Amino acid sequence: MALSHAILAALNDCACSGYDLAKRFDGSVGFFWNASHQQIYRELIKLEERGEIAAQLVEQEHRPDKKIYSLTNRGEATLRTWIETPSSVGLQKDDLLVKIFAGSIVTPATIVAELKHHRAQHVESLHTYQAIADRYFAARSQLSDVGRYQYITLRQGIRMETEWLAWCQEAIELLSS
Amino acid sequence: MALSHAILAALNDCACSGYDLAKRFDGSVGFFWNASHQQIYRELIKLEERGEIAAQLVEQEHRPDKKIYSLTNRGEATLRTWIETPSSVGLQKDDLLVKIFAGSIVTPATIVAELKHHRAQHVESLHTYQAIADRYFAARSQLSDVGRYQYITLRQGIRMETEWLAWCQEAIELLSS
DNA sequence: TCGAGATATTCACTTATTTGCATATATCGA
DNA sequence: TCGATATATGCAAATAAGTGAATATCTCGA
Repeated sequence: MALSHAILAALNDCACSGYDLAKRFDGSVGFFWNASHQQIYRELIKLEERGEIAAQLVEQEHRPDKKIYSLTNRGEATLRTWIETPSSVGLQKDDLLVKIFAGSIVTPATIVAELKHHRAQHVESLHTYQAIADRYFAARSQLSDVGRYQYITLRQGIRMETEWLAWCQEAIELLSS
Repeated sequence: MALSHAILAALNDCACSGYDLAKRFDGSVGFFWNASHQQIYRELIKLEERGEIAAQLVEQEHRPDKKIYSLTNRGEATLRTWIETPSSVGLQKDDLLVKIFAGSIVTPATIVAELKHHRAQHVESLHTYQAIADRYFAARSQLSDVGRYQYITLRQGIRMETEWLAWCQEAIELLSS
């Protein structure tokens, strides 16, 4: 019951088709939840069956028809109830940390290389986040209600990527000495 | 194919029974991978069938017999190969961020309460990590090879929890103004 | 005009995860 | 002695998630 909530949250922000959702799960929403288009379409069917979302068929010329999904009252209530139910911190699962935990069975160079590889990925993510911050959230004092919440999630991304980067650095130095 | 690797990593660190593994997945190893005992037992059966781990039956009095699992040469090779294969940064899935993303459909007080709830959890995790650091890694200059890797994973936990805390604080302040 | 890529959706198969149940024995405190 | 907790392992069912393949049309550049 987790992908469904992410979809409800995304559709609450903006009604769209499964195809559009898949794209959004590759960008903004995807920064904290991800799913393939197949998963999304399957979940949309279930949500519609449960009456939490409703589809409006939009006929298009020169293009396949599409279904624009939006939240029903029930869907909104479900989303609200879920948000109001306290949740515990999600237990993380991280490949890299498992690898490092067992790092002593390979050469230190292997681990250092993997850390550098990850560091590069975090540098890239950080740039992406900072570009969004500069572009859409430069005028922080005049954020809309919705914008403020999105800015908070963006700040989380920036903070975490910065910290991952610093940790990679620290780990590389510790293994190089 | 991820739980199996976490189990191989844990057994490489120290051979033990399924029951012990379940406990360790609730502590040290569990800080970056978690699984229920049912999942662990099922995975152990598969790993044994594949010849990556071997069980030694230990008969006990006053207590059910147990099977102590340890890595075979093949299991070690699998673990080594997996570690040597570069992986990409795990896409995160975080309930709290989805909730905040859709935060505008509930009252700000609801979100602030949830943030405080999470902040408390991160404070607790940080204390746990710092207690381990103080107790087992106080003498950092004389860390063993294995200890050094475990210390690096611990540092990640401390850094991330500290950052989560700071972010919760920032978010609460942003929503309170 | 040929292929690449975007638009738009879906089926089928395979894993992974969760939840509830079941079975033993032992210790320890109330 | 009753219940809780710890030791120790497992099955079955249900739900969720992930992967690969397929279909169809349109646009745009080389």
